[in-house]
Amino acid sequence: MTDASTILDGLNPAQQQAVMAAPGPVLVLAGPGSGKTRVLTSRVAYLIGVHGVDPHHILAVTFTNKAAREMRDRLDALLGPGEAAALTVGTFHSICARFLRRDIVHLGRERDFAIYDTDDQLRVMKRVLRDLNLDEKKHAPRAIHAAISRAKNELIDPAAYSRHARTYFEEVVARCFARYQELLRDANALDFDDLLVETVRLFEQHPTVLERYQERYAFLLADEYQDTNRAQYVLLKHLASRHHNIFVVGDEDQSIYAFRGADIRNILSFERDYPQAQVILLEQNYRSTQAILDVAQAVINRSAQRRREKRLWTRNGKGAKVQVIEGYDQDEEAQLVAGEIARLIASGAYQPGDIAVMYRTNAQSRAIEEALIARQTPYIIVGGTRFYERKEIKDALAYLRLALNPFDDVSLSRVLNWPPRGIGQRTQEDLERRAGAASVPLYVALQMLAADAEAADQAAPPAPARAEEMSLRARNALLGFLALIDEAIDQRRTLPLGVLMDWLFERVGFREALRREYGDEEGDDRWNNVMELRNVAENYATLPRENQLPTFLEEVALISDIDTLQEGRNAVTCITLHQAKGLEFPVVFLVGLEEGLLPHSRSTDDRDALDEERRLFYVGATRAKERLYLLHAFRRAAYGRAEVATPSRFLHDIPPDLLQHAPKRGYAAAQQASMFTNRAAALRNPGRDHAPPAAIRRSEPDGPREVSFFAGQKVRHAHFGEGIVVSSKLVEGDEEVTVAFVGKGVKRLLASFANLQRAEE
DNA sequence: GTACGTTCATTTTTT
DNA sequence: ATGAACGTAC
Repeated sequence: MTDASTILDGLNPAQQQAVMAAPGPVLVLAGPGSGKTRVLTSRVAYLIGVHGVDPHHILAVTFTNKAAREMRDRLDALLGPGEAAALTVGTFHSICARFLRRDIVHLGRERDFAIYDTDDQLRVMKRVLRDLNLDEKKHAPRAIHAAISRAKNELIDPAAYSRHARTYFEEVVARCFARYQELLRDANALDFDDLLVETVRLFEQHPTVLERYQERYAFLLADEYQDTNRAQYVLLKHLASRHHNIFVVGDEDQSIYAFRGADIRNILSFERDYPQAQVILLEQNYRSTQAILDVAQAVINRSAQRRREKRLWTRNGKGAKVQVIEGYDQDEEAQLVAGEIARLIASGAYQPGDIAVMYRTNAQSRAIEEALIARQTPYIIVGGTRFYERKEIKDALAYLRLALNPFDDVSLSRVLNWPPRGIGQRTQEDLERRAGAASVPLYVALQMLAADAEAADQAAPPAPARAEEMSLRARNALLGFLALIDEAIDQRRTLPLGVLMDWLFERVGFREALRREYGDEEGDDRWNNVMELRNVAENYATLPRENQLPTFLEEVALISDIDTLQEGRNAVTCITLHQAKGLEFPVVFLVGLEEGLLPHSRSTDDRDALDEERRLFYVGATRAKERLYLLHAFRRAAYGRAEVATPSRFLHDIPPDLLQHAPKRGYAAAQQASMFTNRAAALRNPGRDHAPPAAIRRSEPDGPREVSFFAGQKVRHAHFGEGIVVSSKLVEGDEEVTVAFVGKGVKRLLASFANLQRAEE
């Protein structure tokens, strides 16, 4: 038993009140930087250490796996290592996956289900469209899938959806929905949404199972309650309906996941759901300076929706003014960020790890990344192409998934002909047709083929009399693949995970295939990724052998990029606003504050969506502890084309005296560029006073040692006429100059051949 | 059956 | 700008 004072130490009265609240429903409305995560953890520690609750009876839902891990670490510090080991903590999805792995048999399904990620889901969706003879061009798979996902998050099943379908689109979705679920079921797979939906179904159809969970998890806690969707809400409600010991923490102003079904009403109606609920407000902010809070609140206070007003305050003092900086285009914007970062680091006041750059869309990370590379500033990009979405990783996982669940059609068709083994599109379609005709998974179709083949061999003269003839070659290729899968299934039963992987990759010829496909260099890079996956497997070596593979696959499917973000790398963090939730940094740069980007163009004509963009800004701004920079660009490239950008309306919502505007360095370049008719040149030319490309530092043994052309120079070419240098770099002992010619477009030329004349300065 | 080149559409955010 | 989907050539 732990002393209460250790747990309550350093908490303010409101926080203590929350931590010590009597068991029963508790709603903690907590502003950003109010220590809500700390309160949540302390509450768990308090239940265990002071109330003497067995950790085995506590279920804590966090928003990310990373938060779950951090909670565990902090509990170890508060209670002593291992004291809280029996605690259940994780995201909704991972917790549901656990529940289902134990109890999905009650729903008449097999235990070793696959979990389909976005990519897998889309593949199923395309198969659905093919099955239903719908044209992919006319019915965007993504749109239909999004509609299905939305329905699932609201616990609407195909039948109910079909009943309420009104428009043609909804009719189509209804038919796709039904088929989609059929295919998932046949493949013994669940998609992300199913994890929640099926758990709810489990509870609703099997009261005795629900009771068991209610007894087991007598104490419930949930973080980021404002971001729960209908399914998650119902799930918690079921679990809590016996003991009512539910402690939720959230902030309606930080609700930014409506697009995946989060329903702000869940938090607004908590008091109606649990009339005895205690409500605690945490309004003191410990994170940010007043200057930062003022800016954040100025934007959120303009929301169209009515909100429960919180009065955020801080003792942190006024702090530095929030700076607004305009760049000419996204590249200059990025350069200004990188330059300011370099200045902050050089001043000695900050380290790279203290700094974050945040943006609305992942695509924006690229310019930032390039600018940071040019400055040789260490950085990490959170998100983008995730490790587990790389092709070679997904292929490796597909084999492993098949070893556990051969009915997994998505995985099977993924590696059916990878590495190439002579099974082309035609043969694959043939196999799919057979599977479809018998309504069985592809694996079973393969088995049927094998049985046929055996029968045919026994009928002495090999007369291909059957109607469904398939070339012997194709058949043998398919049977070879079947043998491979069956071997894998066999090996899986006896080998520990790591050894299984070694065996599998060897048997498949994984490394050779990668080298053949991508060349030695990239092939080895990709193979190293696979080896990294192999290393991850070591973390599961201590589990009972039969649990290693399923647990590994489950966690790998549900991991998010933020989960692997490690502190201590001391690098600038580049991250989307969504992923930044829950994090904090001394210095934050918010880039792309333009109409169409923040707020995003997809949200500008809907009031609720626009409010959510506001909250997104709010979340981003309140990540900053000491310094906040708001950047926007004069021109922004979208779809390769650049358009003039309007500064975000959010900037206008901030009283001018709260902001400090930096001089507009980009305009000179803009004016210069606008003199030329060639649009591309105008858009890409950052102006002559900028540093030449970094490549100039790279010296080559022969040829020029540095570039002799610079962006912005006027040049003349015998054939193309007048132009403007866009960029120049050294390539293999020569200088490659990119020039935008008036009326002739952008050309890449080698200086040694092109005979470019420098025009008059 | 595969490899390559062309066209085209495409981008919000995530478990 | 990048990638997927299609068509043509081996």
